[in-house]
Amino acid sequence: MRSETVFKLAFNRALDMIGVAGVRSRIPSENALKLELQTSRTTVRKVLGELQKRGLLTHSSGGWHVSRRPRKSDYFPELETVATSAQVESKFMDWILRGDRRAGELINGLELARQFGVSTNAIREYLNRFSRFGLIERRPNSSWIIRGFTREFALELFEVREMFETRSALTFALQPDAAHSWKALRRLQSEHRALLRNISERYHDFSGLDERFHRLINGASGNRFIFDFHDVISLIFHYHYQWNKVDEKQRNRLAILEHLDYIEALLSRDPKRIEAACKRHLSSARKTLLASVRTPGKDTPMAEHEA
Amino acid sequence: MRSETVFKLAFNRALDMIGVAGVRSRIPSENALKLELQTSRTTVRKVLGELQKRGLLTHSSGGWHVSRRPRKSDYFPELETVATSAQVESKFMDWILRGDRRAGELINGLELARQFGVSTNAIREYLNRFSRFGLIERRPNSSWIIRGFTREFALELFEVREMFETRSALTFALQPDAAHSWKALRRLQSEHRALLRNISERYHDFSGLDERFHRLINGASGNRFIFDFHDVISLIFHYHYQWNKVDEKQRNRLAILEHLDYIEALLSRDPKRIEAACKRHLSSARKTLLASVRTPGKDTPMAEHEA
DNA sequence: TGATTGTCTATTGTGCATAAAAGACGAGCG
DNA sequence: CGCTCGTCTTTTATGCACAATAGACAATCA
Repeated sequence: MRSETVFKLAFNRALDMIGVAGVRSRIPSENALKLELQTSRTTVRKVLGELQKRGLLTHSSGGWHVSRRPRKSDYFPELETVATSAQVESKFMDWILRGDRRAGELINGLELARQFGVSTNAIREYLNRFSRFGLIERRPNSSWIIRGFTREFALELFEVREMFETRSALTFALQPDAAHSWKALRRLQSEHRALLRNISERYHDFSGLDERFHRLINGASGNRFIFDFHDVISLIFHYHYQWNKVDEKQRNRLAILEHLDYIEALLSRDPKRIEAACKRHLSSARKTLLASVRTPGKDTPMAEHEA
Repeated sequence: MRSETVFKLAFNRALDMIGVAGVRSRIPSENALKLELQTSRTTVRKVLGELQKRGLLTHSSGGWHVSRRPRKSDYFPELETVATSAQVESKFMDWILRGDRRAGELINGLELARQFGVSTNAIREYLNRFSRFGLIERRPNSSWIIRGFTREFALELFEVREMFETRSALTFALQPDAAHSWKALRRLQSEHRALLRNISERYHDFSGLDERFHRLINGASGNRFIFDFHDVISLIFHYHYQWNKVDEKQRNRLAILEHLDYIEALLSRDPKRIEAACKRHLSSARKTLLASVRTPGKDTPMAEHEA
């Protein structure tokens, strides 16, 4: 049976809202709340009910009103606000990227389910969706097999990344002046500059900026396959850098400089310059990722693809 | 509960084997059979048991022996030899490609389950795996949405296909003389020639050849993402051409000629020639696919990808 | 008439149960 | 010993149940 994660998340968001609005303020309509809390009206009503029960809201003729400030203790723990399926992701990424898994190793779904404290279904579904990331492979009627986060994986990932992003960047430059993305790019440019000024304290913030920057560029391709591939990059970077803190400040500083150069190239709309800046940045990013691949071990060879 | 599809498939294969071997011949060991029938020993034993029960085999001191010829009626119907999950695929492809589905339409999993006569789980799992093909998109806690087999889809598919295959083809040519793939390529070349000679009767055989040819080339990239992407192409072509018979003979003849040209370019190892032949063939393939996209309707716009 | 809410129905997410299939272990044989 | 096979255990595939959530419709109100 499903746990009330959607409800709890919406409830927490409602608490935030109430806190901002302050005591005695009026609560908008259910339909408005539905949009604000990004959920269905059914859940909104459940939230309102619970808020009333806990004395946060009162229902008078004029509608709902805030009757007291939310306390820290009113909030549901964050863990309870994420669906089981989503919890599996971080556990699994930890398991596969940090667990020193070797290429060729088999994945025991039942064992994982026990270890993660979820049902086998959850594991099954996750593995299915995860397979597109190229780190595991399915053997029908049998277990999954690990292909491994190896040097080969990183190289293959970047081979495609470079093809896709170069093309996207060139397409980006062809957009009309009026395109929304130019504004977004300029905004990113100043955010990069701001970050660079405070690099010593804020260097952790780079990863978020990095993600938004590359997503913006890849989005310009207008190609769903290119855009979807960015998820692979994102996921890998998100988890990998979360654990690899070596030289982080230095690395990020360099990356910001490369980004700024890249952004200027884009703004110049000069294809040659763009391609050069893009390639330079990506090859430096590849180097970083490669440096943190634990074992330069051999990948399992792909099955023979012959006619 | 799981149906006995694996067993039934193995059983049918065993019947084939027995038919070829003939009455009174000896049956190999369980381990040998396991490899031959591509299944586990558990299933092999179940098959042997059933064969004995039906009087096809007898167990004497010397091992198993064939005691009578298999009859047509001994075989399990083919439908019962494919797992439910696999049955979903063809039904779903039929539904989405031929059912005149419009971009933006919602997918009702329950309804599909009823229509296909499978459980909702089967649908769920299939949709999950199918999502990587870019024809549908997930809305969490809600239904899936159809992005549509549109003109845009075909164009995006081919944009990536061209990038990937051009690169693979160039890599192919760099392989050492001794590489296995050169032999495979030559074999494909003569198969193409043979098919061309009998094009009037055998033009249906082209699709299989086409698949093997492109898979060989993409395999040379040594890149799992490129190789996996070929599955998308394969699936689309497999189902799409299965239903689009207009001008089939003429189309296939042309494609064979292009392939032969392409193959010669590869054998010449001249990068310029290869790239040209590859591009020529792919753009003609794109034209064919585009011609058969029903409505040149608008795709649902991608969500704004901004920073 | 258009927004708001009460009520009811339909659909999705998730655990569980169970048979099918895979795989492990060891005894026996050549 | 290395192969074969009997037996037992583990794991995967798949349907079902049921609460959570979404969505539809109608009544009510401004």
